[in-house]
Amino acid sequence: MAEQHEPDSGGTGRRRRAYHHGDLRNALLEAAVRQVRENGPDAVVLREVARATGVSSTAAYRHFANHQDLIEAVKQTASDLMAASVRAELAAAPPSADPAEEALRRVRAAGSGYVSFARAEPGLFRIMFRGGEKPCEDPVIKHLRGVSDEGIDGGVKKDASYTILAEALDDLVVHGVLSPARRPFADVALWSAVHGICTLLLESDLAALPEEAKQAAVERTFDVLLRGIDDREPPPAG
Amino acid sequence: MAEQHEPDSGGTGRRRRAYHHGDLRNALLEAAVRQVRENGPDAVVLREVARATGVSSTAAYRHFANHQDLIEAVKQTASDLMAASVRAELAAAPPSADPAEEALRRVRAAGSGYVSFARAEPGLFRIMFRGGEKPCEDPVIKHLRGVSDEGIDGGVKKDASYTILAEALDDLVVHGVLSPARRPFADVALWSAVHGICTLLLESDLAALPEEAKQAAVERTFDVLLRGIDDREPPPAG
DNA sequence: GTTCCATGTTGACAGCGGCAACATTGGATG
DNA sequence: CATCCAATGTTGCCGCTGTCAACATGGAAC
Repeated sequence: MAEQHEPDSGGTGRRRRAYHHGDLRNALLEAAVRQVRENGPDAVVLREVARATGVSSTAAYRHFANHQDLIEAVKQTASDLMAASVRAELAAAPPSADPAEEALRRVRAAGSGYVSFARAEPGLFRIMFRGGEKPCEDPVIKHLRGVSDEGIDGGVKKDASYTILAEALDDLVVHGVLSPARRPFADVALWSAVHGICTLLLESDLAALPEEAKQAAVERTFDVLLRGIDDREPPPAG
Repeated sequence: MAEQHEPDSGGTGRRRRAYHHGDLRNALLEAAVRQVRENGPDAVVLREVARATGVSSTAAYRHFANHQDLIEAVKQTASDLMAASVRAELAAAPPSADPAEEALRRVRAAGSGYVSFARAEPGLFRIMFRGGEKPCEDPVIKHLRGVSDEGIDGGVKKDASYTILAEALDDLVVHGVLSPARRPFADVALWSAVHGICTLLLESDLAALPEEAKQAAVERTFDVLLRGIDDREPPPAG
């Protein structure tokens, strides 16, 4: 976003921007994110990032404890972007009038936003799941803490996209779609499949499928999940 | 290309540390696998592996093209072990008399073997899904090639654990559990969830759950899946 | 204006993957 | 048996990396 630097090489340093960059942390982070986008998680190289930012190799250590710390920052950025993707998908379609259908719509939309992010930002998606210091920066997964067979919402009410899934599932219980006895771990089951289809689409030979087939695979997965969640009497197959 | 050692030395084979190791490739591979087990995927360091094997740093280049090639070999080993885990779980319980139930049992057993491996060998499981040269070494996923909305079994008949899943699903169709129209991509949906629950168990805060809760989460996931797959009329509840 | 300290730079170190050249050997060949 | 050779293992070196210690700079507080 900020103006670029002028290479002052060549004797009399003309109006060099500043010895003090002013926003170096963000600049480094942006460069790192760009690297991940273009060349994958392993491309986050401190010296390269500093070079791309036009700064000395060790300048990064004034803003990040070490290499891993930079990566954690990238993970956080990825996490935020993913959460935005989920929210965007949520807002993409108008709510349904039927509250049960609306809850189902939200579950599917959350999953769709998750998959969309993974496919649009494979590098950022991958780096989120490389075990580092912190366990995981998945905006959904990282709020699964406190999950137990008592239910999940007791103790967690973060503003991340996980809340969307949890609330949608709770709504499913309220409106009789999901029986209370089957509510526990329903979120885990759902998100396992949503995350898994992302991995398959990115890492397996499924990546070679044509676009329509991929979408069909995703849709089929969602169908199986929603069907497995739905406790109501199945509609007369017509 | 796993190459076994050749007992060429005949009678008095055992001698001092020969200049020629005799089975260096396997020795290096073993050391690498041990490193992954103990310290994770990033711990596969060529020099360290050579050091642990008691050989010079560059000796490995006589058996592996480069670092990545060693990692691919580790992936292959992991893949084999995972396949063995799936087969073991398959054979753990006696087959059911009812063919439909038997097919369902096999689906669940395959998933259970997969999850068991991931939990028993987290390092090996993780390294299998780090994108490298080859797309993926998952014994199941890597045989998903050729998948289309026409079905999956057309063209793939490998002996890996994927066949187990595919055949079980086909049996479900034969015995009226899964309608033919819903057969396509059913394997993708299933394996997405199975793989996803592994990732969550390993990388997310779910890892902190007590053992029983983890098992409950896995079981719940399987239940949702099998329920979502089953097209039969649901039994009269209660 | 002087001082201070957050910020950025320089130089150095060990460790890494990888290449080239050299050393050693066991087995094939005469 | 002697000889050669190709497979195998070693040494030395390169550029690169993450990281540290010491030094330089300059905006802000006094």
